[in-house]
Amino acid sequence: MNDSYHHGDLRRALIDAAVAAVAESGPAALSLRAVAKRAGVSHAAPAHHFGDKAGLLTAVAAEGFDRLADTLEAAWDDTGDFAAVGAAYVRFAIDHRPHFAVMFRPELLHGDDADLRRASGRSTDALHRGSGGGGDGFNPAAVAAWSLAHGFAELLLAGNFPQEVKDDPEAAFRAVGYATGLGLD
Amino acid sequence: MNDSYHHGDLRRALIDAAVAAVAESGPAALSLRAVAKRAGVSHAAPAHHFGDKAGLLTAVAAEGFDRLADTLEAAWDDTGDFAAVGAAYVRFAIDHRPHFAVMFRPELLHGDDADLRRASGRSTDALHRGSGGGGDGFNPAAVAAWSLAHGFAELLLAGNFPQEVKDDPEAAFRAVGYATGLGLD
DNA sequence: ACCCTGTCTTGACGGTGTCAAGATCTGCGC
DNA sequence: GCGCAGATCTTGACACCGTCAAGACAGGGT
Repeated sequence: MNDSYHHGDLRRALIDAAVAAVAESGPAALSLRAVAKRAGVSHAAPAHHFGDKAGLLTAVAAEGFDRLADTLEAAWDDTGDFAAVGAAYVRFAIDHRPHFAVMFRPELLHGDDADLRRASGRSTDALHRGSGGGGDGFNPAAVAAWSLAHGFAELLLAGNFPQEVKDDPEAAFRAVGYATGLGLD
Repeated sequence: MNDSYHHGDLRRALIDAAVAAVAESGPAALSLRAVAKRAGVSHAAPAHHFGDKAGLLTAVAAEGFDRLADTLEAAWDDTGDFAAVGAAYVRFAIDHRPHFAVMFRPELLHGDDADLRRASGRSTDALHRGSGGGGDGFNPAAVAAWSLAHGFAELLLAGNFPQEVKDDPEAAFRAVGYATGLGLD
């Protein structure tokens, strides 16, 4: 039911157009009509697939959480320590900036969307994988690693760090990790 | 030059109205016309004081950075360790949510505004006060503390933490601090 | 008295999200 | 083949929005 539209795959094309638009000028300046024009369809076409603007951004966020979960799981498989997973988190934020710019902004999304909850849950589970139980309880070490990586990524992308950090964010994040005890267990 | 308008102090009233509006529905949904109506003036009055929408949000952000700097300086004076300053940072984000929701979103602000830069610099300096030199170089411990507190606050406000954390954020943040080595120097 | 500057209003313009209605295509039973 | 039902997309309209230009208005210095 999801593919072979008149357009080919308009849903996919609209998500890609939205990602490109967010990459250029952020989620606040995103216009459904501009996205539609970018995809070569009429101004009301997006509403049919996503309901409203928040619906489109929700689809972008869900895609982002799925890719983030993939990234984190791969980091666990490859290395298996918090520091490497944190570095993968930071790299994801840099490499998928438009997705990241939308994923943690609930006021722009439909928080009850099933696909968003599923994908977000995958990410949370992947983050807690190194700390015993599932992602539902409060695990200080996991929350610490998540907060550290997330805060570093947000502050980096917002431009709050000195040039030395911007030049090599991964090395800086490694140094930040050493400044805490997170790499040591 | 800044007080005794026809209105009394319209600039202040508009900032307060903007903060209230952001508190209700976030910065993305903020409307200059709604802010003007809230303050009881015509729809174009805000433009005269702030230029445009980003100008109004810039004033809100600058006020936020000033208050944050005050908060952090008080925390240094009272206690003098990174953990307490981090806790003060988290409390600030909770207590001044509308300000915080705007302060780290450069795409909504005029990044070159003089007052914003001054206030933001005060906050950065206050954050680095416990780590030797000024706020311009890369100090891993300071960046770690900032990232941890900022990430914790963002994830908390975005609703990404379990209920146990939401119920008592400060206790949770203390536990997160213990999970790292940040409280130990 | 008079103008000048700062403050605010009025009116207009193009752009935006959303809704209702209609057009067009696709697959499927017959 | 054929026609119909439903999914897909377009068209047109509406209220709202940010921004700009022009004017109204007050107060102070000359």
